[in-house]
Amino acid sequence: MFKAMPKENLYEFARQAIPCVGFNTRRATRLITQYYDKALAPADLRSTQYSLLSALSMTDEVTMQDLAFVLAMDRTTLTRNLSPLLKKGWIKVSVGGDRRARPIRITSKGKTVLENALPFWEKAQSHILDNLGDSKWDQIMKGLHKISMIVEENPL
Amino acid sequence: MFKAMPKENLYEFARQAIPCVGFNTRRATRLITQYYDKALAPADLRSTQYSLLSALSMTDEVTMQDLAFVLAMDRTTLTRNLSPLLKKGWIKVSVGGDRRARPIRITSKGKTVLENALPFWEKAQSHILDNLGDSKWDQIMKGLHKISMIVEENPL
DNA sequence: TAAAAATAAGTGTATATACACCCATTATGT
DNA sequence: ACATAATGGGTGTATATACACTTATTTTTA
Repeated sequence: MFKAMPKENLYEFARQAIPCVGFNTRRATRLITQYYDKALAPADLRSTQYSLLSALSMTDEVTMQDLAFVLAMDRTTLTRNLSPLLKKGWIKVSVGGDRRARPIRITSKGKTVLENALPFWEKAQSHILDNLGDSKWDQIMKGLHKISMIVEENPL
Repeated sequence: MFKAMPKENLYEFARQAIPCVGFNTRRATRLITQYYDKALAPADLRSTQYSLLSALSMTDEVTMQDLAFVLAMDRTTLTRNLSPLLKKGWIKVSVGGDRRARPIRITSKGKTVLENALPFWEKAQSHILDNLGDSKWDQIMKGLHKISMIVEENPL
């Protein structure tokens, strides 16, 4: 059934056949993440790990909860996602003034890894933006933002 | 650092601070998938499982490879994702004329599950589309499609 | 036709994701 | 002050994701 269909039409087909907003965003995200994963492979980093280091590089210290909130990531997912970074010594987790809290900070080793990864990320990013156009990306981003607001503010 | 920031501004902040296309699409997709997961929970279905059943309901039989291609999902990921559906008897995997191939088909039990899930999916979907507007979604979808084409056709 | 290349799919491993439940610590109400 | 609420995090479990490697089968080629 699908085999005969030209590749260009498959997206249209999938979209018509499976109009689900969730499916279609997941589909695109899979492809995009695979792209960045491949781009970052020479720097020994996965997409998510790059994002985490990138976020941590912009603040001195941040607690699990706060970081999870900014990333719109479940708190427990963040714990798991940070674990490989911790193992590799790219981040440090300590104990806060509130002794329940676990402030996280990037290490100098982590900063070096991030700096080394930057050109690889840059290449992937500009590849996309050069072909898409900044204003188009801005438009998509605003749209995704809007959907995010809707799902966060309209509990079922 | 993040704690004081009002929620509305956090998206903007994250976007400015982490301009990565991959991060931002993943972030939105996490929220959206959580939303559909919650919506589909009463039907005992996850978002991905709903998509898979939905795709399978539109064809008589399809091989792993073909389905993986349509879904833009790694072939091995598909194998893993189908496994809970198989365990529950919602799909059937057989052996094709080409004895390497494994044609998949949805069972009548699977069809029933899908039908029961439909109103829950509908509610989540229309919640989003009613608040977003069909044309806006069309625009976003076209954008994501464009990015998908770019990353598929511009190997690094 | 037999050897080599290509193809369809599964497994081992590692990360990504989130819910339910648990523990430790802090804040609150009386 | 003490019992109770609330809060910050981690673990157990299950699914989602994909790469490297393997196996079985088909196709191609010398």
